Amino acid sequence: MRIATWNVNSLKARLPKVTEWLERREVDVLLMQETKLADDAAPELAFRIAGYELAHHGEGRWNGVAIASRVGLADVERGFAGVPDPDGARFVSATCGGVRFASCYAPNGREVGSEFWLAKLGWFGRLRDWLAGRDPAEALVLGGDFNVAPADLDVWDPAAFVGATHVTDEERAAFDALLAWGLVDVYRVHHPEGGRFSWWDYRAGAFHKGQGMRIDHLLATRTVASRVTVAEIDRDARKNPIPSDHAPVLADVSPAPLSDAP
DNA sequence: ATGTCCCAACTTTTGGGA
Repeated sequence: MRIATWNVNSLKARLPKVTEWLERREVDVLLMQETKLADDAAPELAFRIAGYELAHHGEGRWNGVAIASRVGLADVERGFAGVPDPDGARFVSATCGGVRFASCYAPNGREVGSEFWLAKLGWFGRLRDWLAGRDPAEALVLGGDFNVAPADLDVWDPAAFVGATHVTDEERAAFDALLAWGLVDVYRVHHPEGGRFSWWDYRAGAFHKGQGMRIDHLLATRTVASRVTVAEIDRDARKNPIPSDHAPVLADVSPAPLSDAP
């Protein structure tokens, strides 16, 4: 099973690029963020034609998350079940091909110490609470734009990020708490080297200068992570024409042993 | 280089967000 996460920065603007990419890369499950669509505007038909079911959770202008799957899509849960989300539509989960998936879009935080930054930490707390209601032994994948660079080797120049969001101890602690629960940063396991990024600012030629951050992640419980054979970032998808400012992160998951089958 | 892209709206230009 090939899985991926991609902050598409408007699914309306990116739709042809996304469906073409899904088919070209033969992706089974794609977790999307920043669709910037309301649910009734979600392009379900275009995904159907491409062979995918679509679960969407969005309010319109901002945020919005979705899951596209060609290996089944069941038990869709929008938001953290039963918990109000004051930060907009940033979480949706569903079961695809025997694995529970969640598409996650953490708040940006804007400025360290601002109300928005505190709200970002609050969102991570609610995500942690959601995890607490689940079993770390289950087959679970959280993918998305977490707006956190987990380590200094995940930013192009640590000195340029002093005092900035995405790299503070508090944000990294919130991210590490997910790992402490039992999730594995799948890309990191397969790429211990630094300088691999998933986001580059549109401005100032940042992409071509290599000035990026690794803030998009595939986090999997050990039962899934142990079956990941390869993980990559598709930098080509960040190139013209009309790119998102994020590149997709992909992983291949080999089938579970028959002894694990129900 | 306060540099781009995307959205909505009191829409053809501006403001908000990333």
